Amino acid sequence: MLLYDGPEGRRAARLVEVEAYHGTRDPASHAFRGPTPRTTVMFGRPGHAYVYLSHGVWYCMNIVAHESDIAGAVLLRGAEPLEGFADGARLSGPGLLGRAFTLSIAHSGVDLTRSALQLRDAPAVPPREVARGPRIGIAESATSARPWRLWVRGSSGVSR
DNA sequence: CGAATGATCCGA
DNA sequence: CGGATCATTCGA
Repeated sequence: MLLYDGPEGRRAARLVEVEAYHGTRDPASHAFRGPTPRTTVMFGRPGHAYVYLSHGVWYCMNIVAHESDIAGAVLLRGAEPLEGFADGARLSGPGLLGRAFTLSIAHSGVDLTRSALQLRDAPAVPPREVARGPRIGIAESATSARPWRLWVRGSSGVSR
């Protein structure tokens, strides 16, 4: 689950949909062309957040998941509200999730084990409730044979 | 389906 | 410096 003690109070959500990106080995990854000012955090330590602006509007969050040279990361795509959100808030989709947590570029690079923004353990999801498939919005060549999108079957926090 | 939003990257 | 890109979302 994701926890944020931010300016608007404490917010928590259960992560139910993610996608994996294999850093420098994955053409769909922002890290594919090597480190740039925006993507250097992906070449740093695992457990830190990589936040970027998508389509001029949406702040999307990744968790750095590999040691430096690989620069792999996990994109958070969907969650179920647990605490601190308005009734009926939708966290289904990476942009909506970022907006619900009032994320911005300032959150890129924070240590998710020590900051106001934290990744916390949550009860394990039974394997039969976990579905997997191709990533969304990625060119066929990049995503073929890589079912790196994982989600909790039937959750309202999963994007379409 | 298509528009709209803006930081970022690359090539020139 | 300019044009293309981008892992998006919403509303007809």
